[in-house]
Amino acid sequence: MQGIPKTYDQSQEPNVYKLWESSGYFNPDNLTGKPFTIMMPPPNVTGDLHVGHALFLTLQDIMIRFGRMRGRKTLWLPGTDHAAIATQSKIEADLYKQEGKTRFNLGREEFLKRVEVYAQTKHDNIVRQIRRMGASCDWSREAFTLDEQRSLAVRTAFKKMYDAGLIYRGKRIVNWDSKLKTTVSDDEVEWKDETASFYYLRYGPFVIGTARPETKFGDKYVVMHPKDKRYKNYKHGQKLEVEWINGKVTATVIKDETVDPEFGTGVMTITPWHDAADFEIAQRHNLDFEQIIDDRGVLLPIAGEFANQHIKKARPLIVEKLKAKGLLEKIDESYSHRVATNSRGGGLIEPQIKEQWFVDVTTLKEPMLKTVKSGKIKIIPKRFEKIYFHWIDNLRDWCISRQIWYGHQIPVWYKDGKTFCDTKPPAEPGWVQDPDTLDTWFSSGLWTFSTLGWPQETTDLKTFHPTDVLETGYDILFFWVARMILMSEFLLDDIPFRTVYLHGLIRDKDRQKMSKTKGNVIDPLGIIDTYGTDALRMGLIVGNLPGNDLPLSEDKVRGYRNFANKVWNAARFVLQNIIDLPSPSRRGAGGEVVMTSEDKKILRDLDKFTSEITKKLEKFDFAHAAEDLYHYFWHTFADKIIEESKPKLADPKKRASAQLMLTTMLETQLKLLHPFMPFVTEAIWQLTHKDLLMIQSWPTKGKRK
RNA sequence: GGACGGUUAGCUCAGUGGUAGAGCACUUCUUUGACGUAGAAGGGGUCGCAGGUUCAAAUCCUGCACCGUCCACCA
Repeated sequence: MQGIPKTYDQSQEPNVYKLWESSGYFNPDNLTGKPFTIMMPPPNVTGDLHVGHALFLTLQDIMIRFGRMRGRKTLWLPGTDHAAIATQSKIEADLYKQEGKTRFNLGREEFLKRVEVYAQTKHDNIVRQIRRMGASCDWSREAFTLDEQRSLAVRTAFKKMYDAGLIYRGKRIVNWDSKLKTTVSDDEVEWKDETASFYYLRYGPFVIGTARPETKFGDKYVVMHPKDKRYKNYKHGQKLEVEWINGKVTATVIKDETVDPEFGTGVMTITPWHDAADFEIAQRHNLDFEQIIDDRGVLLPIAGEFANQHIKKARPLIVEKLKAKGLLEKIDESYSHRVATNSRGGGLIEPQIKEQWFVDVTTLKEPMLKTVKSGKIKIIPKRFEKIYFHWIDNLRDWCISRQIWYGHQIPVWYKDGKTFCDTKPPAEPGWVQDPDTLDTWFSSGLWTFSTLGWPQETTDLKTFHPTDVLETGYDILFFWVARMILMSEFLLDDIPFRTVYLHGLIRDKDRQKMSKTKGNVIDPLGIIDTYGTDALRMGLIVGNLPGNDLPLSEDKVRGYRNFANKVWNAARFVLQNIIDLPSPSRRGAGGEVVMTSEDKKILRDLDKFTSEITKKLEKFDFAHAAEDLYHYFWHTFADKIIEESKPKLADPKKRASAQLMLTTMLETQLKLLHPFMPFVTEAIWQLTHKDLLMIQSWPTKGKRK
């Protein structure tokens, strides 16, 4: 015992992890009991792990280790996400920066090779980092959203939805990223505030306002509210000759209730091809659609002398011409509005009318609502349920086709105007597969069951689905959680999980949101090297309530490094002082330890404390459980109970009782602390035990061993 | 324009009706046989503002302010 170092050495953590992993107990096949399952949110293979990942790994590992110790057949299935658009945009950016090339210069095959090399490198690093966090997940079942098994699941899901009429191809207005040259879904659009110039233009007898004069070439409808008295003399359908940018056009008056009479002059012209709201007005009144800007942001022949110019360059010239023609009434320089951008590392969104694949969500809304409203799925914290309902109310058909190359290619083939959808290509020659790929969230939506071997009816699927807990950030409630519910309800007619635990975002010290694309991520591995994994885990858990953001401070982590050392030294004290206590098997037959009433009371309090911790863990209240454990160990056990045990140990009449009390206190607390601080607790346990703390039974009242 | 969250000690946050709490930071002391990554003691808050309910409000109600987030077809 003299050999135990005075300071806890966290550099032994990787060895402890090897011990766990080689034991086989990460794999539920080696466990018994009622299944308990969590699917790990697969990190994107776009970068390294950041502290947000460290947080979810910690939270899920706490639940998993707690479950395992309580005798559950525990499965935590790890994996990674190909993150189609995020990964592709990263590679494209690198390619352009390093070689001045675009993906089109390389070609589809060569480009994909590069992406795969990159993804593999990142994957290997991520997996190493997940291990370093102490995650007790089953590596034998690891999955990737783009591997063979998951690809089959994706094609199968697509076909089933296609056959059910839930997936259709339609020509509609979509969000076009003219930089990445692909569509993105409504949810991926990020609106950014911007101050711009707002132009008031003369349009015949009217004055219309626009922030985008370069889209106005084809405007031949002038729209106003039917009840606007200022324009009561103009009739719906009435035609007027007006002088416009490139000469005379015939304008048609349209009365539509969506026009806000309070805004500007109460009159507007519309550009149905490049504006979602205008598109709807045009649809309602059966108007013409004309494309003005191409996929690259270049003006088409309709722009006359401005054709073939990029909109950025053309705008000032167009304004100049309008001014020269006397059509420019005035300019409001401080007009604030929002511009749409692609949140996944792309560029400005330019609405376009395009033929794309969509998921018809109208019939799927009902089950999505019902599962949560009925309480079959519980969201923690509860306030997010309302946000979820509101999102579903506003949900429109989900555009799932992307014009990028990295991802699941759409399982549809064309030939002579015929369409064929299946999980395999048609046997006869001559069919050409749709070149588009699927939204990455389409494959993520299948995650709870694609990971278990679906569409095959595997034992794993029967055993572990629906999963118990889905733990993730509130920022992907819509992207991911909602889509999983949608997919699982339709394809399996079952919920994907019972409880959704939403954690907040870890922010940097300036409270800035960390994100993969912003590049302000903090490397948790650096923190681990200095303070140890247990310290980081505690720093991320204490004070972290579901749904609330948490700024990360190094001071806090340092405090828990000190706590790990405190645990180590308290253990050292106990172990050094119980050497002459007979082991449980050799007690009895005259060797029974008679507990003093004082020590009995301490153990009764321990029982009470244990059940409080258990209750908090059952309620997903990890922050308070961790805080309580910290206080109890340090300020009750170390400061008081250990100090008061010193004279008892010196008293031959009380010594054995104190020894038994101390070792019981220590072992129970090691078990309670283990889900939170697995490394230091296991390292201490290993000093005197041949088996693993990881699979000890969770302490319960009266069954203390 | 809607909705939600926050506003408590220098900092980060707990605390949902009954004499203000924790961690870190700060002050003083302890030269140490478990640990100085420690121990003991201590200072520090009119709990955003204004009303109201109550014997009693940080805690419930109303309004306001500021910060933050989400949603929404203001051309």
